[in-house]
Amino acid sequence: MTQEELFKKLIAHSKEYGYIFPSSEIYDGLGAVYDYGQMGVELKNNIKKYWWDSMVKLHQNIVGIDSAIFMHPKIWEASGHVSAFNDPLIDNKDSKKRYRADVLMEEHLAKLDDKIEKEVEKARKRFGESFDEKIFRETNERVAGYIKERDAFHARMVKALNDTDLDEMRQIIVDAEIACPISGTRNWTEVRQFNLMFSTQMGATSDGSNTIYLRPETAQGIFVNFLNVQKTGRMKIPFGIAQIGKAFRNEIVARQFIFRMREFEQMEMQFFVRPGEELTWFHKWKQTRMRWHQSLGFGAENYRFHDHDNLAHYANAATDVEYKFPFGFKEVEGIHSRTDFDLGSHQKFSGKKIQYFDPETGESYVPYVVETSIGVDRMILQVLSASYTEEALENGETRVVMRIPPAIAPVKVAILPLVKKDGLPEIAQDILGKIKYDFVSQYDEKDSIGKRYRRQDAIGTPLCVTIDHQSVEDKTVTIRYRDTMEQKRVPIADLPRIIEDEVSMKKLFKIIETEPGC
RNA sequence: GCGGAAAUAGCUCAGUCGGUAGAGCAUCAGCUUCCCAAGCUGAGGGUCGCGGGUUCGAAUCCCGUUUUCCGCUCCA
Repeated sequence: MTQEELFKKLIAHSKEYGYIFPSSEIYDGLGAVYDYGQMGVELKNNIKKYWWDSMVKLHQNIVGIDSAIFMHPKIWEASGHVSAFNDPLIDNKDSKKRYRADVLMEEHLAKLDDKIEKEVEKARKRFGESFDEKIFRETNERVAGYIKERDAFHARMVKALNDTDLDEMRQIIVDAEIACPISGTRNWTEVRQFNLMFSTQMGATSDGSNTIYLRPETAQGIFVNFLNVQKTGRMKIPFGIAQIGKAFRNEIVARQFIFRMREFEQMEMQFFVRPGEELTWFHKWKQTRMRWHQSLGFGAENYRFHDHDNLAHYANAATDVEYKFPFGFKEVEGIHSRTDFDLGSHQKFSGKKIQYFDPETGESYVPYVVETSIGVDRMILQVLSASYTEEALENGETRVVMRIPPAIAPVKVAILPLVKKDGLPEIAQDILGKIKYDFVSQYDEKDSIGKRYRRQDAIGTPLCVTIDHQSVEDKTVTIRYRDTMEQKRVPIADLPRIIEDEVSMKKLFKIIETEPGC
């Protein structure tokens, strides 16, 4: 089975067993928006709980918040989203390719730099052999000309970008004779702006209302509450604030199932540290977060770091945790050293002093931030694609099993009377009545026992409890394990403990904490 | 956004030359009583993605459109 086939099967399976449905499906769906079904929501809640507990429960110095999706519009100016998420785009009419106008100009700038570099290198070589006054002067002039051309271009480009002057950007591209790398032509459309933030109106009257944005990331809700949490929680640096919540981006290209959605959910933790110590913490969090992913048991070979070479305007170090999805290694989580950009920027824009008095050093400073930011939906896709397996059985049949780690599986246990008579359903209902408070459970008495096992395999239930005739006599049942299909006979009284052992998150927490880190 | 492919029952798919919408699985009810999807009887479920055109007649031919998947860029 190719990876592409696997991915298609996974999407079909997700829908068939109630994990993920296309949004508004009876109205032809809504682009890149998905709903979680009865299984999906359980999985999602479990993943969120696993993350939250790993952060907030396991760390005395991390607390959580839940900030609003609507925020003051100025926040998005301070964060840089108003300018950074307004990509100026231009299309080549011949190749029909779309480019970012700023990227085209920057590439041209790099070419001009290259030209200077090469000329200087050439001159260096030549004068190493013999020196000629006249050639030296000519070369000097030529290089000076190149530099002037480069600087003029640079100044014009920066001004156009700062002013978001779209016509000027196009003119710069035309004047510099920048050609499309594909078609080689200079047949460009107008430069257009695509705002990646969704906007809406706040205020009931049309004239008195203000445009506000749906947050494109949850991080800013943490930054603007830094002082609130630090003061009311008596937090001492280093400390972190965690948050899980929805974010919205009006993506031009949104695809690959739930990998890139317009409405998505993030789990973010902003860790505030002393300036100068941020890279140490960056590396610690890098390791801790990787262990969190690997604790799920999907195989270390399916993960890697992708360190960023081109850093965002706010970062001095950045890496991605990438997982090997059926469509290749792709980012699941970002770990960024954001410096004091965010708090510093909010200090500037709000006019409020956002500083921390460090009792150890006796200094006041704007804390530095190390961020861990993970996409909930991408985690779900990671879990689903890692868990989906088709297994050939001895009798030649194929078994579809979702090998979801028991701690995050949607349904923990299925209670199955072998037959629906002779008092077996009554015993089963009795067991269900006892364990339902602690575990998400299902009861099923329809069809043959083998069929019911396969149904549970397909949704990923780690344990099946089967009540048979012996149960009536000695109060024992068989417990059947999803992954091995093995069965054990156990006393009914032991069930809560056995299930708890199997599905508890404690085992995973211990893996995260086996090595030093955060 | 551009190019390629696809869309028929919950799922997988068939549907010939344009002539009354089909199968298997699944679901539901009943019978059967069995430890890995295999028994019996019956039932429900489809505006053939949507709109338009050609035609006496369209799931089928033509045009448009929507959605999804695959390639090209960015991001959680």
